[in-house]
Amino acid sequence: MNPPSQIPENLANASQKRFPLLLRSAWFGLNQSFRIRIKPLGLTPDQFTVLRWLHEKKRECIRQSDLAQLMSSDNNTITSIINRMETNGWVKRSPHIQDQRAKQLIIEEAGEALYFKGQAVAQALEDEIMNSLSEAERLMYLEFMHRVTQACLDSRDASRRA
Amino acid sequence: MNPPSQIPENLANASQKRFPLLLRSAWFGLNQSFRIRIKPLGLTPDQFTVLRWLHEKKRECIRQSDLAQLMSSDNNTITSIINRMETNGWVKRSPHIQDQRAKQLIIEEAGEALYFKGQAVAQALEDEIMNSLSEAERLMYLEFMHRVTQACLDSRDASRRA
DNA sequence: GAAAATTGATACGAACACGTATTATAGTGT
DNA sequence: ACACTATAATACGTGTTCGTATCAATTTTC
Repeated sequence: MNPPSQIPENLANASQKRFPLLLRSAWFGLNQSFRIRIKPLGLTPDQFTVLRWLHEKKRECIRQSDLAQLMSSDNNTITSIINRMETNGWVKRSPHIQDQRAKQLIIEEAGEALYFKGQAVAQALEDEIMNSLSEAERLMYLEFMHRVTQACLDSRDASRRA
Repeated sequence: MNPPSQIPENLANASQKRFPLLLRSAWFGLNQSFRIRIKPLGLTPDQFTVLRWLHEKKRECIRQSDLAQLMSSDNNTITSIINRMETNGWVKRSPHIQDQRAKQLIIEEAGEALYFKGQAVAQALEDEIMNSLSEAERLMYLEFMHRVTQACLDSRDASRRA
């Protein structure tokens, strides 16, 4: 007769090595950890991700739909995130030159300053997690993870078309 | 001069092998694919996950907080998911015997029937994704993923305590 | 055994995910 | 020029995530 309450075996049971469960827990764990750590900056994980892309693609013309693609998200979600971030003065919308339907996204000075602070936290967290693998293991893991990720995105695209 | 609009290189650029980006895309891709496929059942991915755990732990006494632990979630989220699922007649709350604060969760007949239908879809999707790795690679990948996932959860717990 | 600290669940609000519908603009073919 | 189709962004509604506050019940501490 098992004690009804104690479930410390979060991952230490039969369903331990099932990919969907591992993926879910890894993502929630990472996201929650990051959320807690950047909270003092007034940023959410998704807002940080927006800043990251707008910083890295600063030389290119990024429309909202481009950002949706980069973030594996969609136009609806981007619209509402950008609304809040524009209110905060971190990014701005500007008319697209060739396409009058589109809006080009530009990171503001305040946004960029925030990004650098968040990036330090993000890098430390990434290093901390990747430390659970040796150098050789890490290389293999990232290669496998890359293929699996591509399979997940391909599956999504196929499901959409079906 | 790059064309401003075309970004088909979703993962085919410099940030291709960064763990947080891969993890985010993998999770979103898998979740979106699964969402589309089980939509005809009237289920969301999270609701399916609830059904899965309540089915697998049917012999044990599962409280809402136990479910929150199993799903790497929290009590607030579980409360609102269970509210909807109880309305639908898929699960029910019943008083806990030893602890009068707690509520035991029980999967209903209708919920179990739904679970079996969803499980077939989930298994097919999992197999499809895992096919991107050979047998040997899959074993290594799952082992690495398991360690990385534990690191993510440990990091979250440490961040909470700090 | 009583005060203090903890835990299980809930209410409420903000942020995010996503589906459907709508509007405006682009591109296509004729 | 014309209709047809596709795309970019938005509005709106539902479901999920998570923080803070609250209440009741339990456990710990003295």
